[in-house]
Amino acid sequence: MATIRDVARLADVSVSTVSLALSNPGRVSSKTLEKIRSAVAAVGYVADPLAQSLARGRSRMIGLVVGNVGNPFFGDIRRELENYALEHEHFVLITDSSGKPEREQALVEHLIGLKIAGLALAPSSFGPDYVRFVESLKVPMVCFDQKVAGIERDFVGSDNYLAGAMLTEHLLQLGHRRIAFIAGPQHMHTASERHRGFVETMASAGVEVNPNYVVDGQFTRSAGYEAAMRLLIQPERPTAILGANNAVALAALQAMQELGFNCPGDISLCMIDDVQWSNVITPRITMVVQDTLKLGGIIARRLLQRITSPDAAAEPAQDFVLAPKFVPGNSCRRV
Amino acid sequence: MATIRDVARLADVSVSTVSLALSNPGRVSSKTLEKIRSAVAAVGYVADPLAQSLARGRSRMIGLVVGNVGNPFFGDIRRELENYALEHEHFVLITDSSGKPEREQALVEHLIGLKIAGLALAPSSFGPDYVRFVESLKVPMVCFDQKVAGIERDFVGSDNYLAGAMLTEHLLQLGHRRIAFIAGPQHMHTASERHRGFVETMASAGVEVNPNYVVDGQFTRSAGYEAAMRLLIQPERPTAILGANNAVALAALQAMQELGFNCPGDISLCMIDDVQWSNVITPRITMVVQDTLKLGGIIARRLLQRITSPDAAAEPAQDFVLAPKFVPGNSCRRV
DNA sequence: TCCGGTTATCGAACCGGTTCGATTTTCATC
DNA sequence: GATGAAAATCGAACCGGTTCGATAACCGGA
Repeated sequence: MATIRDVARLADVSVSTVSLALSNPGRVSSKTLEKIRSAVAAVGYVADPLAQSLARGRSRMIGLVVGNVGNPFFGDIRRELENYALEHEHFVLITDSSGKPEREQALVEHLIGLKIAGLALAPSSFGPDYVRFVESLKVPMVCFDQKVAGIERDFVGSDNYLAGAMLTEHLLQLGHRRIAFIAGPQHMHTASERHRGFVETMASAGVEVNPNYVVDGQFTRSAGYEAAMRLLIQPERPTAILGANNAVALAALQAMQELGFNCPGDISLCMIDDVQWSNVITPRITMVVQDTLKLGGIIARRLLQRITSPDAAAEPAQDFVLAPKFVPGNSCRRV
Repeated sequence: MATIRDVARLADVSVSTVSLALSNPGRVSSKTLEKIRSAVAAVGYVADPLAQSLARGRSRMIGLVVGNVGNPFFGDIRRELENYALEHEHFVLITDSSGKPEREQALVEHLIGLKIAGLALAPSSFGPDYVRFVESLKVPMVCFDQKVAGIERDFVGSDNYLAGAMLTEHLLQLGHRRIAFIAGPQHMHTASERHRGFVETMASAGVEVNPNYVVDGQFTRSAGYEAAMRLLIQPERPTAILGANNAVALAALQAMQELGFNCPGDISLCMIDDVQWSNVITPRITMVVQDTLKLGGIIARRLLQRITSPDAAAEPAQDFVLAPKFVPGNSCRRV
C-alpha cells in the first residue's frame, strides 16, 4: 500500500502539501497539483480511511441501526439511505439490534467509536434511561419509525393514529360493529397511536368497544397468535379483526385457518404494514401501508444535510410525519 | 474522552506499560496492574478502536456482504454470525450489494480499507475478473450460498443438486410426468445445480422433459412471473411446476391465481427455499429448505477460526455442504 | 529597486494507540 | 555481597493521515 509519503517523495513536495492538494485542490498551484496527481496515479495511492478518520476525528461512514434488517419496512429505507449516501461519498454500515435495547446501545457505542459521521436510528426502547442515552450522543442523527417522547432529535415516521383510524373507519363503513383489535406493546409510540386511532374512531362513530375484543399481540407472531386465539374462542366472536401490525394480523389469519374459519366469510381481517408476498396470500389482506420509499428519502436527505452543512446541524429537531396509504384487498366483507 | 496517556499519568507508569498491561495482563507485575486498572476505572478509559486498528493494522470487525439483507435466507446466517462474533469480541458490519457486482466490489474494498478482521461473502457474480478480484483479497474469508468455480476459499452452502432432485422425485412419486421447471440464471451455481437435479432425476426415471416446460425465471419475481405465464398459456399445460427458488415459485402461484387455476387442483407447485409467512399462504407450498441456522453456525465458526488461529488460517480451503430438508405442504396432489 | 500583501509550500505537532529493542529492577544462586 | 538471568518497565519509532503557524516565493505598485 502506497502512503502519502510515497506520493510526496515522488512529487517532490512535502507531505502536508499532498494532503492539502487532495482535500482542497484549489489552494495549490496548478503546477504542483499536476505533479501530485500524476504521482498519485503512479503509485496508486488511496488514502487510508482509518488514518483519515483518526486524524480528522470523524469518518465518512453512516450508521444504520434497526431492530430487524429482515423486515421489509427497513428494506426500502436502507436502500434509499445507501443510494443517497453513496452519491455523497458516504458509506452505510448496517447493524441489527434484534430489538434488544442493550445490544442496540452496544452497537451505537461501537459505531460512535468508529467516529461515524451520522446515525440513523430506529429506537428499540423508551424510558428515561434510554432517552438520556440517546440524548447524550453528539453525532448528527435522525430517528425514525418509533417516536420516543423526550428525545429531541429529527424524527421521520408515519401517522400511526391515522393508520389505525383509516382501517377502523373502513370496517365501520362495511357495517362491522363487533370489531376486535390486536394491539402492540403500549409503550411503543406506533402501537399506542394505532390503538388510539382505533378507539377514538369507534367512539366518534358511537360504537362501543367490547373490552374482550382488545387483546395484546406484542407486535410478534407468537403473541399475536395467542391473542387471536383468545378472540376466536369467545362465544360472541368479533366479525372483524384489525391487526396493529403485519405480524399479529397474519398470525391471526393463521389461527383462523387452523380453526376452520373463513376469511372474509366468517371474519374480516385487515392490518397495518405490508409484508413481502402479501399478494399471494389468500385472501389479499386489506391494509394500510407506510410510504417507506419516501420515508427513506427523507431520512437520507435530512441526515446528510445535518452531516454536511453546519447550518443544518444547528437547526432544532424537526418531525416529519407522512400519511399512510390505504390498500384495499378482499379480506373484508360487508355485513 | 480519556486517552491512554491520561491513564499512564495517573498510574504513574509509561504509556507502553499501560498498553501492555491492557492487552497482556500477565506480563505486568500485579502491583502495577492494579494501579493501571484503578486508573482506567478512574478516568473511564476505553481504547479508541480506530487508533487501535491503525496501529495494529487490523480491526475487530467482521464484514458481511450479501446481495439482499431482506432475504430471510440471510437472516439466520446474519444472526448466527453476529452472536458468535459477539462472543468472541468481534463486531459484524452488514453491507448490501443489491446483487450488483460493482457495488459489491466497492463495498468489499471499503471494508478492507477498514482493515476488517474477516469477511463473510455471498458472491454475487462469477467469471475470471470476479474470481481474480476475490482471490486477490488477503483477508480471512468464508464464501457462502453461491459456489463460484475458481475461487479457492472456504465455502459453506447446501446441496442444491439434491434439493432439485428431491422435489422432482416427490412429484414423480405422485404420478406427475408433465413437470415444468422454472430455472434460475444458469451461471449461478445454485441455479445450475438445482436444474441438474431436476433433469437427471427425470432422466433416471425415464421421463422425457418437454423443452417447453423449462423456462428461465432469473430467480426474480418479475421474470418468474413471465416465465410462469409462458407455462400456463401452453395448450398442453404441465401438471406440476417446480420453482427453482422461492421468488419464481410464488410468482408462479400468483400467475396461477390470476388466471383462475387452482393449486393443487389444476396444477401442483413446489419450490426450493422458504419465505417468511409461508404457512399463511394458501396452499401451503411443498418445499425443500436449507438449514440456514446450521449454515450460519458453520460460517461463523469457520471464519472466527481463521481469524483467531494462525494454524487454521493456513489450512487449505474447504467446502461445507449441507443436505437440505423436505417440508411437505399441500400444494402437490397425486395424479 | 524596494516594499507590502498574497499565495504557495513546508515542518512539526498531533490523532491515540502498538511494538520492540534497550534499560532497569528483581530475585535466586553462589 | 556479587553475579547473572529473568521479569518488568520504558522510550522512541511507527501506523498514515490532518492541521496550523511559520517560512518562502511571487506579484503589482510606488
